[in-house]
Order: sequence, then C-alpha cells, then structure tokens
Amino acid sequence: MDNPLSLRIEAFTRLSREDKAALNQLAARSVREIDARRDIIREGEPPRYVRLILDGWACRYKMLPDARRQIVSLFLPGDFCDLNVYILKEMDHNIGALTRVRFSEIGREAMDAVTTTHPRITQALWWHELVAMAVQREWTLNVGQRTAIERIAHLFVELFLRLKAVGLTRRDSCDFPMTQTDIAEATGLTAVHVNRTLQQLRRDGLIQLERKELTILDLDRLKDVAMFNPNYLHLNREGRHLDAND
Amino acid sequence: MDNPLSLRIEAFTRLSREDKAALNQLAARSVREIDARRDIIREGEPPRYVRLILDGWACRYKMLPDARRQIVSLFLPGDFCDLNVYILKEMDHNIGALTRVRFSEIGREAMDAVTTTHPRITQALWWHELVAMAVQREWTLNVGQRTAIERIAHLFVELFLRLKAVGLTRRDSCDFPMTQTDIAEATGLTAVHVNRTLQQLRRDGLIQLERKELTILDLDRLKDVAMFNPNYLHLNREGRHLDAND
DNA sequence: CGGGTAATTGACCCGGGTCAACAGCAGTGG
DNA sequence: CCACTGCTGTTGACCCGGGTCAATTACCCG
Repeated sequence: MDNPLSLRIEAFTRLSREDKAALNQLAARSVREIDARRDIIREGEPPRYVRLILDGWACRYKMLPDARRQIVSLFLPGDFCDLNVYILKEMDHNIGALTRVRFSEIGREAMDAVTTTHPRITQALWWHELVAMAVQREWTLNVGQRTAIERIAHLFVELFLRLKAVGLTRRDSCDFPMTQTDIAEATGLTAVHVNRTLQQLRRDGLIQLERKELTILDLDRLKDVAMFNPNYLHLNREGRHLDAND
Repeated sequence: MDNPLSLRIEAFTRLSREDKAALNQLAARSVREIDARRDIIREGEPPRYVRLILDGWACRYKMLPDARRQIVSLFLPGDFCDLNVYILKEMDHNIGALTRVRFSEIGREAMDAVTTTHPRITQALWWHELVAMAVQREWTLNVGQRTAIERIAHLFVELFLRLKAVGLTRRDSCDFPMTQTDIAEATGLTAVHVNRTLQQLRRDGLIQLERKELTILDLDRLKDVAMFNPNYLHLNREGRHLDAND
C-alpha cells in the first residue's frame, strides 16, 4: 500500500485513504518507461505533462554550447518534475534517465481535477515544489562553496536521506546507480577528481561504493565532512496540522 | 501607472485594469522599509509572509558553519520572494538587503483572496515561480561549469535583462549596487579574483562599472563571453493567450 | 571472447585562492 | 574644515586544489 509516492507526500502531511487513492489513480493513468541514458524531454520542447518518477533515477541537466554539462537536480522515485510546467512555452533544460525509468505523465486537466477536489494534496504538492526549490538552492551552495570532498559527501548524504524517506534504503546502504562521470557533472568537478575523492572517502572509512551500491559506514562523520544541515529537505512532517485522520 | 510589479507580471500576460488594481492594492497594504546590509528574515525563523520587492535590491543567501557564504539568488523590484512559503515551518536560508529596500509583506489570507478571485494573476504568479526555479538552475550551472569571466559576464547580462524587463535600465546602463564581495559571493569566487576579472572585462571593452553604475559597452559580445541563453528567463510573453483585453 | 563503457593511475599544469599591504573614498563628528 | 574610521577596491607574491591529457585496467554483457 505504501509506495514511494505516498511516502514522499506523507513526509509532509498524512493523507486520507481517499487522498491516497486519488493520488495513486493519478499516477497510474499513463505510465511510460524509458531506457537508461535516454532523454525524457529536451530543451526547446513544449512541456505538456507533469511527470512523476515511479521507479529509477532521472536528472535534470543543462548544457553549454561547448558541451560542458551540469546535472542541476536528481529525481528519485516519488519525485514530481515541475508542477505546472505547462504554463511555460518551452523547456529551458533537459530531463534524462540515469537508469531505466518508469514514470507517469499527468496532463493538465487530470492535475487540475485532483487539486481542485483535494486541498490536502494541493498543499502537499506546494510543499513538494518548495522543497524542490530549497534543494536547488542547496546545490547552488554546494557547487559554489564546498570543496570536492565536501560536495560529494553532501551529495551522498542528501541522496541517502531522500531515498530513506521513500523507503528505498536498507539499514545503512542504498542503490547508487550514478557513474563517476554523473557525480562529476552533478558536483561541477571532473570525473578524474571524483575518482580520487571517492578513494579518499573510502580510505577515511566513510563510505563504501561498489557495484552501484552505496554503503555509508559512518553517517555522522560523513555529515560533518559535508557540513550537512538537513533543514532544507523539510522532512519533519511540517504539515502535520493538516493530517487526515481516517 | 506601470510600475516594476505590473511590468514584471505583464512580461507573462497582459492584466486587466481590475487585475492591476488588485495587484497594486495587495502590494500597498503593508509596506516596510529596511536599511542596506540588514536581514529581512533569517534561517530558522517561521516564514509568515510572501514578500514583494518594491524598491532596492535584496538577496537570498546561505552560510556554512565556517562562515563561507553563498548568495543563491537576487531579488529586484517586482520580484516576489517565495509564493506560499508559509507552508514551510522554518526558513532554510536568509534574505538580506543589499541596498535600502522597500518591500511589502503579504499575509496568507490576502494572497489567497487575490488568487481565488483573479485566475489570471494566479497563472502569472505560477509563471513567476517557475521562472524563479529556472533562474536557480541557471545559477547552479553558472557556478558549476562556467569560468570566472563567464560567470561574472553571465551575472551582468542576466541582471541587465531582468532590470530592463521592469523598466529600470537607461539605454545601455543600470544601477549596480553590489560590491565586489557581493559579486564574489554570488559567483562562488573570491573578492580578489572578482576584482581582477572585472579589470579584464573593462580592458576588453565589454563593460564599465563605477560608482555603482554598470554600463554594458557591447551586449552581444558580453553574451557570447557568458554563453548566455535567455530562454530560462521566459520573458517572451509566454502567457499571451491569457491576455486581458480591456 | 570481444567490444564498449566505467574506473583508475601518473605526470604535469593552471585558474583561481590566500595573505598581506595599501589606496581611495564616504560618512561622521568635532 | 579636517581628522578619523571603516568599508571597498586594488595590487603583488606565492601557492594549491583540482583540471588536463593520456594510458591502462577492470568490468559488464551479449
């Protein structure tokens, strides 16, 4: 019954059974699947749908004319891509699949229908959007001020906590499908330097990363290294005053 | 009649006379003023109002425990700070005044009242929010991938275009109240290096910057240096199909 | 077993940081 | 009117984190 989607939303406020049903129905209507390394939508295209990641990892990225590339955000299961994007004429960035991704495409009408009839969901979606903005700000801080080891440590902690929130961690480890090149593009470093920095994190006994699985050996120390402040994730059920009670 | 606020919104869709009146009334209700270098709201505090910049420049910034500081966004006249923030329990960043700032504080009820009765404004506010997110992404790209000269050039072009959109430029120049330290904190560089890079931009005949006034001597070349793509500002009246016609 | 992608290593280099001194200038108060 | 103070901008000398280039090596998958 509890999937990443409802877990994600309920990190803000508890939904009623009826809310959950409406949400799951919304998510189930039009499901698509795409291979790893393929683009879901490209810069310049008109955004027609809100997308919801059901399974797999995706990313938003931007490119410079000379092919420098920056991953500006990551989408994990339960994440929506841009509520209300269809207000804009064209995409100013790309969304690409890092792994094989299952996602649902939600049209404007379906979205509007749910939000007008389910105020609690509407509030939760607003919360989701505000959190997405907060994460984007934290990433700006990350690439702007942190050193290589701090950036990567920060990325690991953030992703671990986000995955945990949607039930996708096992004790102290989780899937971690990003390549070192992906990590480089998300942190504004080069792949070579990411490699060396990962070795340092391993040497320091902070993490283990092999076969696309990340194990965090010492979360507290890793947080310290990253100067991680979890406040920007707003995961403390901040909308609990809106909780449904059925 | 046309102030930065309505100019800003009408970069998306033309408002009716009544829309404008409602908007201006909203903006006029509770106006405050604050000195340069003071904080408008601090990390940890509960956000109670949506704020609208009427006059002056403000910024959002985040700090690391060791006092490294990153300006993650800038607010110019006509900009709203975070629609619907009051959904969150506490601020995860600070908002500070770069100059003396006049702004209005809009409570939740006033905001809700306007949006429920003025769908065109609601759409426009959504557009505003989506653009703010797009700008944040571009800033992540900026600090993540661009070199020093590219970053600063990009900042100048962005701010010039944003100021132009709200009628605050004169031909090829505009006020530019940021110090070199401010520029450094916005671009993830040091003040020393900003100083040297500014000298290079001057030597190259791209800009003039003195006495808090910026003059752009060659906008096309500056855009080239910055690899500036204006699409993320979404300033092309993308909501013109919603235009009012009175 | 072969081919392609991802990870690793070494040698070298450079953009931008650091530190420290100093100059310019605006505001403030006597 | 000037002296003082503090912020902002400027400069020089030096250094280092991280980039570049290029070659291997490991791994994955059909």
